[in-house]
Amino acid sequence: MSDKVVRTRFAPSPTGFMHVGNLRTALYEYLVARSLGGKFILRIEDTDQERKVEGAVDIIYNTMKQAGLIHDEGPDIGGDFGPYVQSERKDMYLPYAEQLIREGHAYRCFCTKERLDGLRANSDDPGAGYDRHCRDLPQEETDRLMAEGTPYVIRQKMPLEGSTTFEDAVYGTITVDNAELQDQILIKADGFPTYNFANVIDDHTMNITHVVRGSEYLSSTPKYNLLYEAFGWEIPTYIHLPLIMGKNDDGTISKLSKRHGATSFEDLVEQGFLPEAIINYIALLGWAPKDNREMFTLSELCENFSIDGISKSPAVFDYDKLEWFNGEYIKAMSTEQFAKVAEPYFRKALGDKPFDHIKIASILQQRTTKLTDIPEKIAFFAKQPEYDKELFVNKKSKTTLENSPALLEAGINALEALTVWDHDSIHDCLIGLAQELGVKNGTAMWGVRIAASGMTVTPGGAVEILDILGREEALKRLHAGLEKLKN
RNA sequence: GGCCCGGUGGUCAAGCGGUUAAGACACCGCCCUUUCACGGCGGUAACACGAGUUCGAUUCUCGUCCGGGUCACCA
Repeated sequence: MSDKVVRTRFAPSPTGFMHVGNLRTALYEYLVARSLGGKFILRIEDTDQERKVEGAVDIIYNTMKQAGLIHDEGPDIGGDFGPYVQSERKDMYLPYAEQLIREGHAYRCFCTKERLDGLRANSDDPGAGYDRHCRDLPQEETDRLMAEGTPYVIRQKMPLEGSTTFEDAVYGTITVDNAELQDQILIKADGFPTYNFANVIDDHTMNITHVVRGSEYLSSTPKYNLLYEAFGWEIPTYIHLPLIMGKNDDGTISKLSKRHGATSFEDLVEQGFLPEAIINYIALLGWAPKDNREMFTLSELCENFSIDGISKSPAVFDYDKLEWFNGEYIKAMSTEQFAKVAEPYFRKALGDKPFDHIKIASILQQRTTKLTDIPEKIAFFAKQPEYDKELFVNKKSKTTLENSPALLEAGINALEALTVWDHDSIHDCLIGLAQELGVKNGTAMWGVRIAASGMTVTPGGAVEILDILGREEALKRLHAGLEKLKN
């Protein structure tokens, strides 16, 4: 096995969105392949015809692309092991199932869905399953039913006794009693293979060496292995991943799902998170490097990833930490880059108003953790909100309703005398004013910033805001503020 | 319910027989500062429980408890 090229695959079903759990699985599959110099394959598992969703495959492509998880083979780019869409491979599964029947590892089952439902309904055992009714049908009976055209499925014939053991790269040795194993369906009545069966056939025929998937498959892995053994195929290396959990409102924890908020990649991006930050964060949900490092680009992850760093216990998805990562990525950008990704949000708040986006970006960048927070922070540039004159009162800056009018008026006079309206001259002007008046910078600036913005908390200080607003609008607002104070 | 897996601060997570049990997020405080942030410094906070093995257990074994997963003609 060591001489074989490592091949992993991401095998999503087209459901219409990319759950972060799936994305994390895809990421680890990618990392296992890349860190071992192998290939990463994309395969679409659309065997459930009833659940087909239009356009869902495109969402998968887009997400993978945005996340930077580039596959080496797949439906869109081909490869030596195609087709890469299961519905297009439909015809190859049945012969394998029939081979299993011939060799005594599978059988045809003619039971109706109703009969099966009744079986479950009439049992008080939640774990009750199929009663193996057709497992030992006489050949003549089978022949007769087939001749009559009775619909049937093909089931795997599980050993009734003994146990099956396998090795998992993260969970170690796992043993399950064969008696626990159901005679699972391999081929459905519609002729399509079940997920479990198609998986084994595809993984083998595509030479997949490492099967990476969520730990919810841990207890069904013996079924897979029994199939591999029946065919005489080499069993792949299993790498089961700990689940990603979500915190419920009542404080309990359960598998991450819609009720926990944004749980798909698209949702997260829409909420203002950067793909790079999402990837960095989820890489650390269930894996840790040898050192303390937390910041990783995708290629750095490839260099540092190792299977033995994968943990066994479930991890709770923490939006706070994701937000921190997002802020770090935003801060690491150049101002121009930030202005670019923030542009849609700038437009949302400012419309076509001719503000200098680069200047706005520069005061916003250090205090932005989520892109979606931007509009509300800068909306005041386009339209000043109504505000109460109480905002002029600030203890720390030593401003009161009594001293503010004079302070603001002095500021207006000084500013109006300015011949050049830019950051430095405004700055020097106001600092000079504070010195002249013998007050702290904060005392001189507070009222100016309030009047210019109408808010106590703003991105940037009085100087930056005045500069961005422009002379005319800025002075207009300051005068209006002064009027407000006098009334 | 049967079976499988897991259990270090609120969260992520180092540790892999002997440590003052790292670090990050969050939270709190201080500093910086024209607001808020950013940044800097500091702080609160953890080995689920009980046996056993051992000179010595967070680390190994067993039991208990708790949590999760799984038992489909879904993937």
